[in-house]
Amino acid sequence: MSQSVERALGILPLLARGPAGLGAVADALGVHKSTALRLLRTLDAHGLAYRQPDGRYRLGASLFALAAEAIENLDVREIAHPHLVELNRATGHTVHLALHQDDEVVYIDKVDSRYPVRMYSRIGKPVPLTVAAVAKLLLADLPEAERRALAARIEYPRYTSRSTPDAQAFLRELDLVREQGWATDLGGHEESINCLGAPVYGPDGRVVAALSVSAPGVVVAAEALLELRPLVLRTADTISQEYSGSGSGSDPNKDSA
Amino acid sequence: MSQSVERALGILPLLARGPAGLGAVADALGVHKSTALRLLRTLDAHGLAYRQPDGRYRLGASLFALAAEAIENLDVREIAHPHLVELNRATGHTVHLALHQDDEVVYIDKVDSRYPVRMYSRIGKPVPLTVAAVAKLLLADLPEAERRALAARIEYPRYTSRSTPDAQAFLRELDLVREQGWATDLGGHEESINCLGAPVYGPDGRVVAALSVSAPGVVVAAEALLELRPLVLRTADTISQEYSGSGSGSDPNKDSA
DNA sequence: AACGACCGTTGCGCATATCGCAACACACCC
DNA sequence: GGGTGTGTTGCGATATGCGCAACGGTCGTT
Repeated sequence: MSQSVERALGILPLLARGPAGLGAVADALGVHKSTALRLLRTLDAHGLAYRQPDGRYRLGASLFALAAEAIENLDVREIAHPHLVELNRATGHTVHLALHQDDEVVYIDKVDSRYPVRMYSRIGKPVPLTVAAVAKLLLADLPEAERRALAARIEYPRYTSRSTPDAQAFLRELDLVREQGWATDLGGHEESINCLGAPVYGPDGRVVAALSVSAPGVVVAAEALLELRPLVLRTADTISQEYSGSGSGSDPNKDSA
Repeated sequence: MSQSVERALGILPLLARGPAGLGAVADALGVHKSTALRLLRTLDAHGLAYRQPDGRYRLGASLFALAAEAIENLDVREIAHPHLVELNRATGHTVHLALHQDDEVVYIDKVDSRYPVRMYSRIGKPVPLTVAAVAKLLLADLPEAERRALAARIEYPRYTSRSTPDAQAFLRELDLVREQGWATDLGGHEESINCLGAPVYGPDGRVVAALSVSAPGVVVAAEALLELRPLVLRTADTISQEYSGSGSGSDPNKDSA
């Protein structure tokens, strides 16, 4: 819509591919060098472009700073909440959202199976690391070294006969979870409770949160819960999309003949 | 220089702080809503801004993509080289630049000493992990879990009587290096060779490379080499600055009246 | 050493892209 | 149902950004 802004933004992908001189930028944009110069100067003044000592331009520091700050201020809960409510509406079950912080996995949102309640009061409640579906999802994404170190460090309480017994089994489970992109807890924490969870990805492709639906076995058999897998995965993917801020934009490459 | 671009870019820091509606953006910019709308639409079309379902705007996906691609394509060697040459000119000693890749630390650039006595090294050659100054710098920046895992995995050859003897000593050394921001190798690899190194940081604050000056003890005593510390650190910092693409830009906040 | 090619920079007049206005459309809350 | 808060559209006036052409510097070349 705005020509000069359009052109200026068109420069960024160019610079992302590597340093480029004024002439190259002007050519690629199909504008006169003086025009390109003005745009680059403006980008430079805002730190989005950086003029190298050799005169060529690169993407500048504030781009990184902006990206970092934006990620910092992204609020998964806010974005996820409506989708959690919808998932709750569709399934009737309790829906959880959890984060990984400091060797713990904590619930940060919950939609109860009866009525929607934001359980802010229970933010920070630690999740059993070795059995909960959300914990498996979040920990499965850690770099291998950290994963192994964590697995060796934590304890393996036998909540039920189905609880993960030891580090070896836990690591195997995490590998499986990472590969298949979803996780379950079938009576591993409380004998009669089954959970099915899926990961939410951030802009950088890392798992930033995990959601799960939980239901008592007396209400739904494990197999019935597992049939919700497509829905749960779709919900998680939708949140990932929105969290990463994708979609929307129309085609940015609109060269005029 | 370019008004509309200027304004459009001014929106980005706003959005980085959190989602904002059209009115808020227009107010902050001091422009009419219709103007803000046009700018936001343009940003959105390029994926730099993202329109949330609730109508508010956030920074969009391509910002993250751009930042990632730019980091990917940054070539430390290209940027560092002139500074390495300058450091060599100023000191007369051999200067190395090294990266960390796949459990190895390798030299990727080298400027030879002007003195007749030269140490043997080669670009692409793996560096002895446990003793080299550059290796200590690069490994000291790893997350603790990976660092411990690596320390436990590698071997500790006794090149000389001053070589790092075992994992425990190595980890202690890495902690020291990380804290002080520079590293040495005083005869740990070859009895008569001393090195002094400093880290190069990327836009995200992580160590992306390390440089060092090396000199045989017969040419310079260890104490004399250490006196180069300010110069070496300054060189590394300069490279970090340039690599991160900072500086340059004039004040981006130029509100009219 | 002088030339030529290349790259970035400047000032300027013209045209057009961009601005702000004012009116519209919609939703939500009293 | 009126009020207030959004975001949206069309339009005319003018500031704004455009391309030109000429300049200045730095190479590398014959």
